[in-house]
Amino acid sequence: MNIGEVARASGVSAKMIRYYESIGLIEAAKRKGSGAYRVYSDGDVHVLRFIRRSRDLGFTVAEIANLLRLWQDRRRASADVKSLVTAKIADLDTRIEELLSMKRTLEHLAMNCNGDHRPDCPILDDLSGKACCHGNGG
Amino acid sequence: MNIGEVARASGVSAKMIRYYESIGLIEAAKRKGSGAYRVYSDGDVHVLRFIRRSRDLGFTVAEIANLLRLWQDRRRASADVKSLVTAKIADLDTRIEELLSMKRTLEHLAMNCNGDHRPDCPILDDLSGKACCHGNGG
DNA sequence: GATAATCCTTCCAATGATTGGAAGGTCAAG
DNA sequence: CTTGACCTTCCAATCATTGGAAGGATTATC
Repeated sequence: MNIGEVARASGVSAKMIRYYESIGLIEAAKRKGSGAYRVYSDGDVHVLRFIRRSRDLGFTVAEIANLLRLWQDRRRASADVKSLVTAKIADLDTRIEELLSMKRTLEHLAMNCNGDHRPDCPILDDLSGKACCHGNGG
Repeated sequence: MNIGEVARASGVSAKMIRYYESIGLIEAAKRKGSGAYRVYSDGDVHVLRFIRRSRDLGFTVAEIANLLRLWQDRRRASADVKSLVTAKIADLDTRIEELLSMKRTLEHLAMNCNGDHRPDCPILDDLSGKACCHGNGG
C-alpha cells in the first residue's frame, strides 16, 4: 500500500505518518523499487491504528512510544501497561479539575451578570480585581 | 516601574508582557529618558492583572483582547461580556466532556487488567483493536 | 571614575501535535 | 508522451510560553 491508502485504512493522516517516522515512533517504511514512495503492509496499518487509538485516549507521543514498546514485548508485565494507564488517568483528572474550576468561576460570574444593554457588568468588575460578591463572606 | 517590578506586581512574566505588547494586546510602553527600559504605571498593573485573571479562566489571547475592549468601553452592553463568558463555558464543557470520555475508557481498561507480572493485557488488546469485552454485547 | 551586579534590551529557537503549502518527482492509464 | 493523481522533501504556521545568547543600561560600591 502507498501512504495514502494506509492513511485511509488507519485513520492517521499521511502527514502524521511521515512525522511519526521522522521522530522514530515508527520504523522507516521501505521504499518502492526506485526508492521513492513508501510502501506499507497490513501490519503497519495495525501499528498505526494502535497509535491512533492511543492518541485518541490522550496519550502523548512519548507515552505511545512506551505503549508500543510494551505491546511488542511479549514478556512485558501487564502491570507496566496498567501503570501507564493509571498515570494517564491521574493526568486527565488534574486537567478535568482545572477546567471544572474555571467553569465554576465563569458560571458564578455569568449568573451575576444581567446580560442586558446596560454597561454595569460584574464580570468585568471581577476580572479587573474589584471586590464583588465573593469576598470573605464577612 | 520597570518591567520586572510590574511583572511581579501583576503576576505576568516580563517575557509575556513584551509578547503581549508585540502582538498588540497591550499598548507599547513608554520608554525611560534614553529610550531603553520600558516604564509602567499602576494603571498598567491593573490591565495586566485583568489579563492574568482572564488567562487563568481559560480565555485565549484573542478573547482577552475582546474582553479588554469591552472593559475599556464605558458604553458596552453587559450582554456582550456575558456572551463571551457563556461561549467560553460551552467551550470548557466540550473539553471537559472529551477528557471525561477518555478517562472513562481508560478506567474501564484498567479495571480489566490484572496489573501483575504476566504479559496478558486487555489494555494492549484493546489498543490494538482486538475485540475484548465491549463488543456488541453478543 | 572604574567596576561589578543586576536589570533591561532584542532576536532566535524550542516546546507538542498537527496542518498547510510550495516545488518538484513518480506512477498508472490512456 | 501526456494527464492526473499521487508521492517526495522542506519550510512555515499554529498557540502561549519559556529559554538562552549577546549586548546595553542602570545602580551601588569602592
